[in-house]
Amino acid sequence: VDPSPTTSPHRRRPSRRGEGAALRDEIIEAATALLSESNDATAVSLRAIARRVGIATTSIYLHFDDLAQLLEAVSVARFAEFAAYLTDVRDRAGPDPIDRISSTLCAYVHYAQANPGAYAVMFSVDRGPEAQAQPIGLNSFRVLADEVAAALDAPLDDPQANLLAVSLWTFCDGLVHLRASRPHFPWPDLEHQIDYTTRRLLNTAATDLPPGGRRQQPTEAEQAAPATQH
Amino acid sequence: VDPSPTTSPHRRRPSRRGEGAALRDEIIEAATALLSESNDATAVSLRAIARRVGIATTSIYLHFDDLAQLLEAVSVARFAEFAAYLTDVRDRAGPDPIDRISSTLCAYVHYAQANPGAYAVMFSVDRGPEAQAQPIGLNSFRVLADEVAAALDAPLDDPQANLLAVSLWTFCDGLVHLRASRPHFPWPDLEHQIDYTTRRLLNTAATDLPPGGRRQQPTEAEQAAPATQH
DNA sequence: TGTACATCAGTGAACGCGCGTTCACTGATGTAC
DNA sequence: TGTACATCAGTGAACGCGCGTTCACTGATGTAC
Repeated sequence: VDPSPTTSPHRRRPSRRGEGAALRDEIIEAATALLSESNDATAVSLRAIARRVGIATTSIYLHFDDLAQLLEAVSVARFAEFAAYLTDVRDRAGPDPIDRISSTLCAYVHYAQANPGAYAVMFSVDRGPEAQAQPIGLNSFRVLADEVAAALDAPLDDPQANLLAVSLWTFCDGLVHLRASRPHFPWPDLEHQIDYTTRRLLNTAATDLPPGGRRQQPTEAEQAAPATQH
Repeated sequence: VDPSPTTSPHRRRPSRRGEGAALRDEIIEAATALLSESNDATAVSLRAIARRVGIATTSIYLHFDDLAQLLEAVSVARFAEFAAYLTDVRDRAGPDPIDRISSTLCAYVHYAQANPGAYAVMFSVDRGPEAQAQPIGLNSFRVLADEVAAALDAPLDDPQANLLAVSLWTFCDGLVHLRASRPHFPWPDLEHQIDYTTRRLLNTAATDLPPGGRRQQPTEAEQAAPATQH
C-alpha cells in the first residue's frame, strides 16, 4: 500500500508519548527479517535496519549502544522463540521417547532452515563474558537432554545421556550448515536421516530396522517452522 | 628481519621474467594465512591480501578476476591439502575399521579447528553452477564413505552405509561449528565424543562399552593438524 | 483558560574509514637487427 | 657490438560506495502555574 515503493521508501510514524520503547521491538524484528532474507549476518547493518524500519539511522542509538548489542538482543529474542517452538513440537509428539526426540530434532533443523541468518547470529561466536554468563540457548539444550535421559531410562544427570544429547545437538547443527553450504550434494531425505541416525544412536538394542523403514509422518508443526518475519 | 615493521611494511621483490605465476601462489597462501588468523571470511579483502604479500592491490587482478574467484582458488588449494591430510591419517591408523573411521573424523575436526577461516570458505555457500560442476570436497567424503562401507561389511554403494557416512560427516561439521561458537559450554572431551558416537552409530551389535571406556590414543598426526600458514 | 517550559521521540548533515575497481603509467629484461 | 623495441611484471592515483558514529538540532506533547 506504499504509493511509490522505490522512490520514497516507507517512513515510520513516530511513537506516541510514553511509547518510545515500541521502536526497540520494531528494530529487532526488522533486523530479524533482514537476517532471514539474506542467509548470513554480513548483510545486516545499522543503515539497512533503519531503512527497513523507516527511521533515521541515528535513531537506533536511542535503544542500542552499537550493532553488537543490537544483534545480542536479536539473539535473545530468537532463542526465546526457538525454545518455545521446540517445546511446543515436543509436547504435541506421541508417547514414544525416540519419536519425541526425532520430532524435536526435525523441528530444530526446520527452524534453522526457515531463519538461516537468525540461526547464524544465535550461534555466532560468543560476544564477551557477559554472553557466557547468561546461559543462552541452554534451555533449548535442556529440553533435548531431558528427553534423551528419559529415552535411555537414565537419571537426568546421567553422563552417557548427556554425551548423546550433545552429539544429537551437534548432529543437527551440522545438518543445518552442511546442507545449506552444499545444496547440490545428493543428500538423503532430511526426516529419514534424522530419524534413522537418532535410532541408531539411542537404541541400546541392535538397530534391526530395515533400511528406510519405520518412517514417521512429520507433524503439522514440523512442516511449517515459523518464519520470524511478521 | 624487517627493520621497521610498522612504518614501512614488507615489500615483495618482483618475480623474474617468466616467473610471474609465482605471485598467484603467494596470493593464495596469504589469503589462507589471513583466514586462519581471523576465524571468519569477512576479514579477508583484496587490500588486506595485497598488504600481506607486499604488493599493490591492483596486482591481484593480474591473476584473478575478482575476490570470489580468488577465494574459489583458495578453496581448491585447501581441499587438496585437506584430502591429503585425511588420507594420510587414515593410512597410518590400525586395522580396526571403526578405529580408522574414528581417527579420520578426529583429523577432520582438528584440521578445521586449526584453520577455521579456511574451513569456513571451503564450506561457504556454493558459488554458482561452475562450483557444483566440479565435485569439490567429494574426494574427502569418498575417503570416509568407503571406510564406513568396509566397517559394515557392505558394498561400496550400499545406501545404508552411505547414509551413515553422510551422518558422520554432518556430525563432524557440527562439532566444528558448535564448539567454536560456544567455547564456554561444558563440552565433553572431543576424541571421546567422536569415538563413542561413531561406535554407537556403526556397531550393529549392541554397544556394550562402559561409558568412557575403550579410549583410543590419538595418533601423532591427529594431535598436530597442519596449520596452512607457512 | 492561556502560556511558558520541560521532556519525549526522534532527525539530518557531516566525519573518516576500508573497500572493490578503473585507468594510465613504469621500470626492468630480453630479443631482433 | 650496439641499439631500438616489445614484452613482462607490476605500480599509484583516483573514483564512488556503504558503513559506524558524532553532534547539534527539531517538532510534537504534555504539565505547572
